Amino acid sequence: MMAKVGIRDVSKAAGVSVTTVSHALSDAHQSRVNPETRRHVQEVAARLGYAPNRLASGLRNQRSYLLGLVSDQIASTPFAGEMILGAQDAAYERGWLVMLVDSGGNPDLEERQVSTLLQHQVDGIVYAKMYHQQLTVPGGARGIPLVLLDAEDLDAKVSSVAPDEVLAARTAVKELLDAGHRRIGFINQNNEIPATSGRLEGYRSALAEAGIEYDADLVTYEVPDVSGGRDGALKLLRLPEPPTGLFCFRDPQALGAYEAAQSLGLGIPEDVSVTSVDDFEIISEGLWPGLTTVALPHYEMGRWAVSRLLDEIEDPEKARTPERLLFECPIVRRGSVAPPRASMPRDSDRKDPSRMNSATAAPTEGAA
Amino acid sequence: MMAKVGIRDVSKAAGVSVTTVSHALSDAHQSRVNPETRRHVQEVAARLGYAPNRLASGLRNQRSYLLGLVSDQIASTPFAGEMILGAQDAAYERGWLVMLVDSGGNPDLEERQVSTLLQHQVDGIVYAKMYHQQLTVPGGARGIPLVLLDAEDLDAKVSSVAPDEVLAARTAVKELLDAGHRRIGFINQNNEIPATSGRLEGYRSALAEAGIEYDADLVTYEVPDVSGGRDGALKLLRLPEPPTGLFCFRDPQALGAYEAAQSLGLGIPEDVSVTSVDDFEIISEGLWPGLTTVALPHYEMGRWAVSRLLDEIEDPEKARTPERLLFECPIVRRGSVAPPRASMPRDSDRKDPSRMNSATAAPTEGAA
DNA sequence: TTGAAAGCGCTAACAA
DNA sequence: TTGTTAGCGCTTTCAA
Repeated sequence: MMAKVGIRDVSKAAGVSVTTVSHALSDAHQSRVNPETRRHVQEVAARLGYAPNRLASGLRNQRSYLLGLVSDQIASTPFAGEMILGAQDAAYERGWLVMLVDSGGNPDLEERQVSTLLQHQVDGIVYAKMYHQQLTVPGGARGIPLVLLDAEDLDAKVSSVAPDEVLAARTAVKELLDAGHRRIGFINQNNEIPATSGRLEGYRSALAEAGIEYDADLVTYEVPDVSGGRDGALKLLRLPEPPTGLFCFRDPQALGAYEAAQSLGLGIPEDVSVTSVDDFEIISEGLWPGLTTVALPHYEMGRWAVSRLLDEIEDPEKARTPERLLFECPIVRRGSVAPPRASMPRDSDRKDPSRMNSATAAPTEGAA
Repeated sequence: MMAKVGIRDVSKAAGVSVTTVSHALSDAHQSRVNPETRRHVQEVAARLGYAPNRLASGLRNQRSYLLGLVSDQIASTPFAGEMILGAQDAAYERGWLVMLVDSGGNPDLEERQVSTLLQHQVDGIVYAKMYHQQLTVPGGARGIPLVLLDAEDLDAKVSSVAPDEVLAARTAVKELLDAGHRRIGFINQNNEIPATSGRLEGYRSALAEAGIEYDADLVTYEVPDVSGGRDGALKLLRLPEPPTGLFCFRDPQALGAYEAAQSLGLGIPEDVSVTSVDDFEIISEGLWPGLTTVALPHYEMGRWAVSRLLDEIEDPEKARTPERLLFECPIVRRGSVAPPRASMPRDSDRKDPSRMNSATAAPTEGAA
């Protein structure tokens, strides 16, 4: 294996000093070098396959072009991949690389990981959480540019990005309202996190806006997985006056709701319409009919977090006015929403066919 | 913000030379320093919050303690998180950090990413693929320690780890055979990758071992997602002499098979048993009944890849004899397998109850 | 047992 | 326009 080629090799081969090589190869200092010399140097560098050692330049510049991504759960949430990818893409496009650590939720480990990142002189840190939460930035990470991902700073000192939970729920519930549903159940989840209260608020405000009174019997709090969805749907659909539409806290619950409806002999969407939040595609596209659900924009949030972080790194002034962004969440329409049976007495079946069409838009089946 | 504390600050505060500080703080050179001095230095260093600059030490040592993880698809596969986490854990435990890049399958971008990693002086590279495949290591990545993850080297020059596809399929099919099924359908997938032929081989060998002749009509090739599972199951279950057990290429197809069975009025597992490969928990645990499926050990593969890589970095001799590992895949039993109806004529229902028990082991419902 | 000093590969202030 | 050189923070050889 050939020895690594350094700047001195290039300078010798090109017959110029290392300074000239450095300047010729730098974007910022090109002007300090004769265009002809520059071309020559670049040519020689390319021929030798020279690439600057970023450890050395980082040491000299006090800039590593490294970012740390600190997470509490990479593996257990299927969305993490999207957030990470968004972060990595945004970083790479601007010349940075991201180093990943995952503490599995262990604060001690996390502290050591942050310290390791700092030893590597990362220029900034993205502090990511597996679900939207409020927190205080841990001490070890202060004093370095930092942005929160899927979290908010209780002290409002650092920038953050998270989904707009209220709006997400409003969107999902409005989809049911627009289809004509008046009696809409909400399978919420039973942990005290911002999403729980936020989505409840969105649910209530959408109803209020449609002039529908809030009925606590239509809201149930279940574990946020398939079995919770099953339990909640069973509970709601067995009510004396069951809802015709179900809004689920997240897609796995919707899967459970499908199973519950089926076990009760109810068809989706003819007998009960379902919307949800996540757009966890393996579920939302896999179900039959496809699930109409509000997508959480994880890739975009990851991108935004890194963009903002780099902005603050390159212009420290920006860090003085942190930005707290709540992302809008787009709805993805598939086949789980139709007008309610009750609102369509037999003799008026044809009165408003347009509504039916819009509510049961064709599923978008991607190529395999 | 306080200025960063360096080794000189410690040396001044402790009243010793930087050499002594360096030795006192190093694991390898402790002996070169008076135990008392050492304790003193360590104390001062801790008090000042000194942590060595790894850019500087890396430059000096020609070792960055950085690993590159090059992947073609982090986001689109929900398992990637597990592989990445396994890699990151193994690296961190041995003092390394991993930098992640994802090319989205774009070879040009990948080449530039690898070059960026090399500029950062990574000590080695894990080259990961989103699904098990055979490949040649790209030129830019040669000459540096490298291990393949979920892939195999056509030139057999570098170490690699991937699931044992044949064994995985054997395990899943044997589960059906052991429950008494003799007519077993295989919903394979329609891309030419090692898993396709490997699992077919496993399917055939399991049948052969049980003395069952291979019947090509029972194997169907479908897109590897929910719709493919639906199509395949429909096709097989509508055969004049339909299978009583279905082996699916992967979990999303199994979900489709569930839907197909349901639409045909067939119950799982009473009318048709299902096994699969993946253990994609949101599906396998979410389905009702839970899916009996063979787990692909992504976390472990990620760990192994990095362990092996570090072994080769620390002892370059090891790289001369690359290891090609095929991981065994454990089966996770849930509720989708029962003895076939046909093999249990009414008057012999009680003849072999133990078998029924083992086949329908209770689902392991984890806490939310 | 301790310290002085060279040097890892690069950038940039300063000099020519 | 180009070159000489100091120094980023650390480790380690060599000398004391």
